[in-house]
This record gives sequence, structure tokens and C-alpha cells, in this order.
Amino acid sequence: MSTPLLVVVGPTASGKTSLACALARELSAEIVSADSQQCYRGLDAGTAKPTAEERSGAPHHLLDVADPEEQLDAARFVQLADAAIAEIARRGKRVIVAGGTGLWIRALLRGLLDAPGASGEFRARFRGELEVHGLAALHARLATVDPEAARAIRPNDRVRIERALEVHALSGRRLSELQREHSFAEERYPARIVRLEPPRELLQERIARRTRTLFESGALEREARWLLDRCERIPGAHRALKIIGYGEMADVLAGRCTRAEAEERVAARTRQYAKRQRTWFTKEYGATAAAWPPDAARLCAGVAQWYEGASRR
RNA sequence: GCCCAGGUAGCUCAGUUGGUAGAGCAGGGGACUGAAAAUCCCCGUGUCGGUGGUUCGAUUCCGCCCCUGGGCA
Repeated sequence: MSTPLLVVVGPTASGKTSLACALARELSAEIVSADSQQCYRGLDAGTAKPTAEERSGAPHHLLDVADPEEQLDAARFVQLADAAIAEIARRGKRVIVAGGTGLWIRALLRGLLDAPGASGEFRARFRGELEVHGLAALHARLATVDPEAARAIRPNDRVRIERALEVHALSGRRLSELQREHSFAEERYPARIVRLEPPRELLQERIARRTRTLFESGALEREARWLLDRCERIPGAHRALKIIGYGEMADVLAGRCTRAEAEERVAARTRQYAKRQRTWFTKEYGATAAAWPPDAARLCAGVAQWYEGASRR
């Protein structure tokens, strides 16, 4: 697996899609999306998925590969992305990875630790115990089976306590040990990072504009209605209501809040999300200078050379 | 014009039997190994509407004034 990857990262609304499309056209590349929400069918405008025009200009992969009730996770993403990358390379095209899900991109580039995947059975049991004993008791249990993980995980972080206990219950191994052994040592692909980092004020303006359009166009409402209908018929679909926008629109449709309140809430959550992404990408790739404002033509020149060198490795 | 209720953090509000005040949200920073648009942690000085008075001390009590609701005329 030595296909070189040009990886475009950045917070939501930073212009990853349009930059990736521009680069793809110039470099004769195809785009692999690394976005944990755009992979779902039916959630388009709400997840700012590339439009049909953008997609026809540059082939995209890993959009619309699951229904909202199907849970895609980091491991599954890596499998799908590996397959897409191999297939693109086989056709002699270059590969651009673009997306905002830091965990998934890191998993693709550096791998995940060798641990069992999510278990529905374990998680159902965990929920039952949480109900009966409370989270503090479960954190205490983690402290007995994996003290190091218990120290690293905050007592209120239900998701991580659950995962650490899950790994131990299913594999008999401590998550903390597996993490130490793995430590992202593996380099799965030669990668060149392009990190988009717009100034805060500009990003907030773009987020406000995008949110405005989402509400004005009626697209979010249409998709939310579709999703709500699906929730009534298909177990697990309600999970998608956590995606920024859909739950808020569901509140509007149920009369729980006004459109203006929902729009403000959506914009705020998007800003907060963008901040988390900025923190992640700065920590992960802060060594490479941020590309802002992005200059597609200049990037192309440097990147084309890099592809040749990296491919020959 | 009169009566009532309010005016405290960017917003919504709590509170101080007189010793200059704190929640939620917003905002800022951070963590993150199969839920990641998720989950979690840290960060709170603001003429307590204005102005006089009482008091050692007033955001708190009293007077007047201004503003916002609601009611009566």
C-alpha cells in the first residue's frame, strides 16, 4: 500500500470540498471523502455534501455508502477507503482524501489498534448496568480492570468508559496496553497534508451564511421530514438526529422551538464543532503550515512533483 | 396621569435578613485509538438602570428620576 495520498483537512465550511475538486481536476485525481456524516444516503444539504455538479467534475468515493440507520465506524471506513484507494490507483488516477473527521483520517493514515469492534450485545448490557448502578460504579470497575485507562478517562465520559470496558470484556486485554503498543507507529500511506485554517471571523461568517441557506432553501426541512419518517419505520435511524441540524429541525417540526431559535442553535453547534476540528487538526498536523488562503494553482505544482516522488518510493 | 411587576454577565434569569454576586446558554481554551457533526474537561469583575439619602459600609433599605412590560383611566 504505497499509493500516495494528498489529504485536505480543515474545519467545516473552510472550503475543503471546493479546493479538493479544483485539485482533482488539475491533477487527474479522484476524491475519497473522510466524513462521518456525508457517508449516509439521504442526508445531503444538512451535511454539506458535495453537490451533483461538484461530483460530476471530480469523482467522489465514500459518499452515500450507508443508510442512516447503519452505523459506519472508523474501522469500517478504513476498509472502504483502502478499497477505494486501491481501485483508483489501479485505474492510474491519483488520490485526494478530503474530510473533516479527524479520527477517521488518523485511522486511515496511522491505523487503529488491534482490538475488537463495537459489540451491540456488550453495549446493551452496559446500558442496563448504567441504569442500575450509575456511571461512577462503572468507572470504578474500569479502575479495577484497567487502572491506567481509568486515570486517563474522565469519570463522566460515558462513551470512553464504555469502550474501554468493552475492549477488556471482549478481548481480555487492557485498552491502555493496546494503546501503548500501537501508538500510531504504523505509516499506512505516504501522505501530504493540506490544512485549511481560515481566520475565525471569516469561518464564522461562512457558517452563518451556510446555516441561513440551509433554513431558507427548505432543504434541511425536507431531509429532516424524510429522516423522521424513516425513524418511525426503521430502528436505529434516530441516531442521525444527533447530526447537527436534523435534531433542531425535528424540534421545529414538533413545535418545540421556533425556526429562529433552531437556526441560532445550529449555527452555534456548527461553530463549536469547527473549533473541535481546529483543535484536533492543529495538534495532529500543526507542524505543517496552514494553507490559507488556499492557492490551488500553486498547490498543484508542488503536489504533482510530490506524487511522482512518493509513487516511486 | 395613576397602580402593579421588572431593570443584575453578550442572552435568559437566580441571589444578597446591608459586608461589592452566580447558574444555564453563548463565548474562549483543551482532551480524544471501531459512536467522533459523538463524548468529555477547564475558564465567570459585571458602573447589580441613574441619582440623592440613611449607614462604618448600599447592588440590597428609603426618596426622586429614567427605561421596559401589564393593568386602570
